[in-house]
Amino acid sequence: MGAFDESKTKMNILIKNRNILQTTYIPDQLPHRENEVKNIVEIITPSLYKHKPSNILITGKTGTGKTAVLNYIGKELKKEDPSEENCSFLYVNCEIVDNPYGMLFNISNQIIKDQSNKIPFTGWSLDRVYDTLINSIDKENKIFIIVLDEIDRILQKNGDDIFYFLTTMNEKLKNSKVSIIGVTNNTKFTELLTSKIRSRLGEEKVVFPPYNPEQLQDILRKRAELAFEPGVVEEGVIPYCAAVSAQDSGDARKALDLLRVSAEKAERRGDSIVTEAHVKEAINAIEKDTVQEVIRTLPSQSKIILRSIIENHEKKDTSVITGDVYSLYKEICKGLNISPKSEKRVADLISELDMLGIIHARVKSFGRQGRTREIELNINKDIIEFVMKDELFEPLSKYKPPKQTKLL
DNA sequence: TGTCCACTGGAAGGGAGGGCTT
DNA sequence: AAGCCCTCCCTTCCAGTGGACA
Repeated sequence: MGAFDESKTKMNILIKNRNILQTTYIPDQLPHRENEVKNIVEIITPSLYKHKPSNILITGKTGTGKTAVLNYIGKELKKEDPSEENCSFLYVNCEIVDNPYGMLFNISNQIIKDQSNKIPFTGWSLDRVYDTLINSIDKENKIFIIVLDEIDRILQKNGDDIFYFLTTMNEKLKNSKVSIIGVTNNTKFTELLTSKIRSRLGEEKVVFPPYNPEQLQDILRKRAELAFEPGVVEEGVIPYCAAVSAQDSGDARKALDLLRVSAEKAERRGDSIVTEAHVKEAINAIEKDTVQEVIRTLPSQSKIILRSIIENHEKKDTSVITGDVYSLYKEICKGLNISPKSEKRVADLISELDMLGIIHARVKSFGRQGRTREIELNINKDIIEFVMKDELFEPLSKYKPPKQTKLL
């Protein structure tokens, strides 16, 4: 008897080609993004003739196909110019490298092939990195199209100096030229830029509208045809996945995830077709998993703050405010033998929890009682349990589950 | 009508930790 | 080894504020 035997007999392989349902998969066609592709292609075509295309600013919510479209265009561009004699297409995800040094480092090392000349990942001054980058770009004597995905990330933390660098680069280049494609899901992104940089970065603008339910269905169908044998997915499943995702966000990535997880649920149960019941199961599982994952990976300080918020809610009926959270936070720290951070820091971390969607923190004035944040929990009982059971809190006395918890 | 609370939100700066340069 | 540089995390400082209450 091998360890896998039982699971193997129960398992019923439904997904013929798992790859296709992964979010990293780049399809050969991008349904309902024909206009956007055409639009961008027209703008960057001059690069094939070694002319600098305009910079482009692309906006659109998550899961509207921005990244997929750009990957696709990158591949197609390479087909037109296989040796990259006239133009190169570079992609940088600013969510992963969200500081100026990292960004320049990343761009440079896609250009500099010679190992010995590579820029170290830290240690140099920005000026030096910048100069080296300009030199190596100019040496290539061609057009560089640099895609900066999630470009708002870098702005948030660092201001727009780096974009000044990038957009004035061309003035220093003699042989090569650079054009920037900025990608963001933040529609207010441009408002945060100084006007000079705004006009430079947004010479052309392309907006990706969210998919409507029919379009999502279409996308899912196309993928499902490739991923499953005919008949495996029950009739209503795809419209259902599409409807749920469209209502939620119009996010194709989520819709795809939902379909994949649903199929996996069916597989694990040993069922031979994927049904709407599996989708329902998947919706819950995904929701729970993502929240738990967010919480699990929270830094200790944030976990303590979250615990403080939870306990405050358990023992009070009135609104929980920053001050309450901070004083209990300090006590918990004491119990754990961790030195507490400043009030300001804790207030900032509360804002972060808010942004993650774990809590709702709204600024509210209580008149004579001052002006502060009113904090609500945005997680259910299961997740609260999950937080309280975190191993970080093991040194504290056992946690007794609340009789009743106020929930949203 | 003005006061005044309990913060908020922004700025500035320190210092630890990474690593290069001379 | 000493001196730089960049980033991250954090502290300190401070002006600003919505609205209940006197």
